Amino acid sequence: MSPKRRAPLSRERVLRAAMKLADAGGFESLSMRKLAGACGVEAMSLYNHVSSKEDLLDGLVDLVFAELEQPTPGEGDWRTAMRRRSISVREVLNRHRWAVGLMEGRLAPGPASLHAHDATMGTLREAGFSFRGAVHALSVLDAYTYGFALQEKNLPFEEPGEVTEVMAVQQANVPDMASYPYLVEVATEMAKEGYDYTTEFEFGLDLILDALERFRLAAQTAPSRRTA
Amino acid sequence: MSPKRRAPLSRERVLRAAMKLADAGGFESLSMRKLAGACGVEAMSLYNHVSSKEDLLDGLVDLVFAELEQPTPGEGDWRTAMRRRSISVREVLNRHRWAVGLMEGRLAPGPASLHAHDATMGTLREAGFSFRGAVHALSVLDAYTYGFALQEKNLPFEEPGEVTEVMAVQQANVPDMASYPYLVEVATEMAKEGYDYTTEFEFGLDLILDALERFRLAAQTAPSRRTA
DNA sequence: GGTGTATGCTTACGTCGTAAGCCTACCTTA
DNA sequence: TAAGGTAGGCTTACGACGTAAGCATACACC
Repeated sequence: MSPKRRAPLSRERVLRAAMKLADAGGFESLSMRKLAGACGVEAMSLYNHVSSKEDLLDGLVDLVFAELEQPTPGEGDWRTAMRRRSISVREVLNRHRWAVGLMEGRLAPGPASLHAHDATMGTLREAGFSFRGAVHALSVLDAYTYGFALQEKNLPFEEPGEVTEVMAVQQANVPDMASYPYLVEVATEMAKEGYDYTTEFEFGLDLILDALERFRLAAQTAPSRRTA
Repeated sequence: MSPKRRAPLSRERVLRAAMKLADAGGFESLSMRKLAGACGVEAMSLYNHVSSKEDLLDGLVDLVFAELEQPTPGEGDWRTAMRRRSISVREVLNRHRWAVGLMEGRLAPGPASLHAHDATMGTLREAGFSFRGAVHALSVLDAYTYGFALQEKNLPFEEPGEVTEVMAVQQANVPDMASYPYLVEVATEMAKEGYDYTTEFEFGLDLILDALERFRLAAQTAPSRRTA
């Protein structure tokens, strides 16, 4: 019958397909069977290229890390480098919302993840942060950035305008809205002016970066006083 | 046969049991069948008290919100009020790690959640933050706090001492560790001094609170300049 | 005592991850 | 070119999962 020879599968192709699937249909639609279907193959065949779903996720997470804009230690000013990095993290996690809960804490970090962390830590160290200071700085920045991405993923609207409708729905479910005066204000103000995630994100980001720069300078001028 | 009459189930009891189950065995062990088992009942009986698993989660999340220490708007100094609140959020999310990804963005917020958000927003407004300023402040603080809890949940160690072992395992999986000099530093320093989550958390929290206070004062003294 | 409703039970469907094992097409080497 | 190994598909099967449908019982109220 000479069936058309299918291009052979590979870990690479499987990961790419998985990424596309998760981006399109969300994390819950990423099942081994559906992924197999998308590859034109049966579920069990995937296990020739991926040892388990956990392994698949490890691979996916590393693909995501590879998309991040990475700083180069010692090059340019740390503040703009870290700013770009955080903005890039948010952008990438917005493209791949399913990844938000998965990025940190994988037990088998891939090369892209390792390089990302090394480059970031390096940027801070070369900027003159002490070791502990760099850990502090990275911790605040990442907690903020991942946390913001987490809320952005969860909140049920995307466009500034949508807030209005969502609020209306929620209010309809809350009979005693009058007992929450400050939430009423939120609802009315949001309806008037909307809510822009990017503005919001960059406000907090700059707030933190400014504070970190102050911290860095303080630690440099008075290095004897243990600054936490 | 006069079987011993079982104390009757109720939504309340179901939720409590679910909470205990999730706390003990993690989110993935919270299945309708296991929960039913813990209640001495069959799976489908739960649906007399809970309309779906989603509804169960809504209830659980509201129980978690109820555990949070809430500020009272207008009472005392906003900085310490918000500080206590954030610390409380982290503590509660540490007790209930399964809740981290679920807290924000529920479509059916319960009364505890509504009150929590109202009280927090109120505290900031009464402290003199403009509406937009309060939204900014809440956004940074919550992103940071939830983000920190997220990382804490994911990172694979709990005690300061454990870092050493985990790092050793990860390094064993990475053949070319030498090409990540800054990660090597992290590994050796962590092994020496450990890593204390609480210290780390409070460093970032105070950094942000200080920055927000500066922001608040600046906005008050020069209210004409639009400050983002 | 009869009736309606609340709350339990059983059964069943379609989904999931993946263990076990088979089959065929290709590559290597003599 | 024949022999044999291997890589990468396939089928089948198991025990979980959430929940729809419908049946049974026991209590509340008239």
